Amino acid sequence: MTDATPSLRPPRRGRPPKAQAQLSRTAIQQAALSVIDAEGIDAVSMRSVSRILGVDAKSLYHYVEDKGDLLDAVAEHVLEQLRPPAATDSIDADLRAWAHEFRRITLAHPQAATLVLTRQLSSTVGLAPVEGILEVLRRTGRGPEEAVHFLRTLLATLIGTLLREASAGPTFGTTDPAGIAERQATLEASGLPQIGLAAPYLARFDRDREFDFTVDLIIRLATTPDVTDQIAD
Amino acid sequence: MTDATPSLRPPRRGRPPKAQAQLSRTAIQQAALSVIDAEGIDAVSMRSVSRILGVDAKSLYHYVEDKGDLLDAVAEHVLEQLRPPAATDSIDADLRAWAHEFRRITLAHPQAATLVLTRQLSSTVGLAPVEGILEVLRRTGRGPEEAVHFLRTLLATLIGTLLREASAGPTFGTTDPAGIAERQATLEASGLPQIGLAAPYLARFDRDREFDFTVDLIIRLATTPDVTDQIAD
DNA sequence: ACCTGAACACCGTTCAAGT
DNA sequence: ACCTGAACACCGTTCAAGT
Repeated sequence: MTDATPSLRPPRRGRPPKAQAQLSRTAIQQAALSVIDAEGIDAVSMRSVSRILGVDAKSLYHYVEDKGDLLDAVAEHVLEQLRPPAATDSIDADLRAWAHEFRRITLAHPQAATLVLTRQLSSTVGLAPVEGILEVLRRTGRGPEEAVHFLRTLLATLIGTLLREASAGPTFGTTDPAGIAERQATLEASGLPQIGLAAPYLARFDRDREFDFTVDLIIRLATTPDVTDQIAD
Repeated sequence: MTDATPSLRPPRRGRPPKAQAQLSRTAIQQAALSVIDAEGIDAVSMRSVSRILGVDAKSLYHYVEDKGDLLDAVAEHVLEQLRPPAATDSIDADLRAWAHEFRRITLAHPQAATLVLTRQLSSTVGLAPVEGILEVLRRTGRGPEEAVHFLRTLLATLIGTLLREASAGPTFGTTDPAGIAERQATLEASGLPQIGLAAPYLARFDRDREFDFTVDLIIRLATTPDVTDQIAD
């Protein structure tokens, strides 16, 4: 109807409907993800998602309970992309592989990171990484209870690190000398002594290096045999 | 003015306006926080906040740029509650004190946790903890650059841990035997071997213990002198 | 200086009705 | 079985006008 189409189909504007043929939960997940990638998570609405599918907003309710369920579906969809790394004979390497795989799927859709990393998923899709990481942790010789503690610490660190990286946006990196200089100046202007001394390092942020540093640190912890003995008191 | 005032002031419904006398950025922060505490972050709207203040929604725009700015203001308000712990002669104890102070202000308004922990604040209020923690980290003998790395790891872990704790809600705790049993059963039904073995521990979650475990672990790391030498390769 | 009426372009969701 | 029209009670925000 935007042009010379004489049909009495529903009017469309902007991008054409992907497929008016078939609606489905998967199609909705993908449409929502495309909205998120293009315009961020705040742009997700029943109406914006349905527009992409060339369908009325209310039609979504046949495949999705409500907006919260739709967002859960997106988070699950992203988590499902996770491919469990094959085990090697190195515990350290295996944990590192899990961490990087987590990072990979998260940064594939950085604007969806909050969703993926903070939604309490009731579904079963979150269990695969838990099983996989527990398996590696058990190889350190620790029992199930201790392994769970380490799993939680490891996941918390991973989530905190990835949330920061994803929400920092592309602005906050090493690749922007002007921005670095500006941030450094602001920090130095604060007058706080430690911040003044550390300003050059606080002002820059090498994503890859920073991730590796934190992951190496936390993994060393998880694989150092006597750590918890010292803490147990 | 709340009682037998025959004036032709604007009509009020439900809870009385707190103070139609004076609107201010601080008053708005507090009103928003009270909405968050009572009904969660999704209940925050220009209209819901203004209703508490007995004022029209549009009036808020005299003190706040837009809704995003209002939420930033709330995050800052919570962060300002942070009272830097006094230094002792123990590095470990001082880092622990910072961690617990962070936890204290976060859990004082658990529904605002996402806001406080994930908002990229452009203001200066976030600098106090950075300065304080850097100061402690420098006492380990590390230089500013290394101290910044550890600061980032420590904050990421803290944020990940507190996000989990705050969003878990009061449901997911040790204090609910029925819930624990149910979760354990669900986990065991997954058929995944490691999850089956760890189910009793995955099903329960002692907030205090879990926080202490992670914080002790990460602090031990920050104060172990030779850790980064081993990683440096 | 501070507040609001009118107005706009949006939301999520229900339900009864259409094919 | 799947989709939508009508409808409701909400949103954030602008701007010109009131005191």
